[in-house]
Amino acid sequence: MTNTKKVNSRGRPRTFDVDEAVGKAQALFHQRGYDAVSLADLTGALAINPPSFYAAFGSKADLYGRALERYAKTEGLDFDRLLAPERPLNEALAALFDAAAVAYTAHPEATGCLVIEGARGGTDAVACDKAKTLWRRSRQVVRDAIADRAADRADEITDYVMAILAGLSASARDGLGAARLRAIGRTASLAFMSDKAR
Amino acid sequence: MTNTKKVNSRGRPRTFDVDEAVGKAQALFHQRGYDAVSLADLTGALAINPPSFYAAFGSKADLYGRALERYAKTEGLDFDRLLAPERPLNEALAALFDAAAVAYTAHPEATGCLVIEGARGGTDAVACDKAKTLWRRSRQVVRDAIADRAADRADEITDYVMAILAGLSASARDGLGAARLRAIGRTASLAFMSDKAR
DNA sequence: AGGATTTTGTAGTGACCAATACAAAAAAAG
DNA sequence: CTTTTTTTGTATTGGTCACTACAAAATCCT
Repeated sequence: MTNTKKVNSRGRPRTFDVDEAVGKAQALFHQRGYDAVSLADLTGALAINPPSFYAAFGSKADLYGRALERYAKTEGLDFDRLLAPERPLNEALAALFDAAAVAYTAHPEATGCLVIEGARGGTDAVACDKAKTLWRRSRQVVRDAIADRAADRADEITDYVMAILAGLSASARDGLGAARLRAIGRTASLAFMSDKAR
Repeated sequence: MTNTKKVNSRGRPRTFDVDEAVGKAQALFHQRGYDAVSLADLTGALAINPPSFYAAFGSKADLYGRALERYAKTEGLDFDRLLAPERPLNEALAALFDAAAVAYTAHPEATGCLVIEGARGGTDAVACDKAKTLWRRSRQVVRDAIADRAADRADEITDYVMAILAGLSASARDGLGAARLRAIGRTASLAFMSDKAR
């Protein structure tokens, strides 16, 4: 109903841009992982003090959640496009693996998938759950797209596809470049080429 | 030359078995990951006090290194057997993936590969390096075995194999059981079945 | 101008972290 | 029995963690 963007708000104005700050936090979390980014790192990067941080974001885990959502929107794989219904399954999955290979190496010092790596958990259980939720949501989208073309083996193929994506993300973190990652993706999609994977 | 096992040593005797303690630490690290296991967790599980811990193991990271080596010896994949030279490549890789699927789900609450998950790093860089070293060593063993049968594409195939192993470990951590992991492994080995992966 | 509201900077909070100082205790060696 | 050596338990150490109490500052509304 009312304007969601804060305009003409009372009180002392913010000295930093919140959305921009979420972007910086996203980059930091992607580079080092949730645990390795301290609050001092964040407030330092944003050039603000802890009270401003907590007034704006609530907690470190909450900011992580916003960074995850921003990542999914801006850098995450576009499953709907890659797995569009008119595409044959083998072609769609090959395109998905190739897009992942490119996306996971797009930033040289922030490789891999923020969601996949975040879902693997560390010290903070609630932060890990936020990533796991997004990962499960991605899985569901993939499964739905596969079910249209191979309803009987949808779960089995989905398991395989998500494992390949996780393997690509891990390999990207290992230092493999886009070319080698794309080769992995091509090999992985061979399973669906000739014989329909029995 | 001299006896490596401490026998008839002077001084007050230890009240705990060091090798056994490494095993308990290995289990803890495997369940929760390096960062999530505190020194208090370790000393609590071993029923010893911090000074005994440091006298025996040097540091948390050093104990982690010993736990990694123990894991590689006792629970790690037997690459030499699985990739034995007389086996055809496709059969060897299928066996490797299947063995990984079983190994990574062998302990219900310590899933995945300790080395792979540890190499993905967290807060402690030196601990991460210890895991990365073992992971690279495994990669070299795999590459050598592949090079015997497909010298030209050894690097490419090795990239793929290590990515599959990482994907299997991640999927195991995701909660997938042995059966679903084995299905992933079977699909992954299809790439080498009919057409020699062009 | 004056009151209401919100963010700011300063300066901490207790909790937990890995790692130790120190002296008593327990064994072998002389 | 005394000395030497090693491990033990008690009690901390300094450092870092995520998070806040508090009051001054900066804006809008009346």
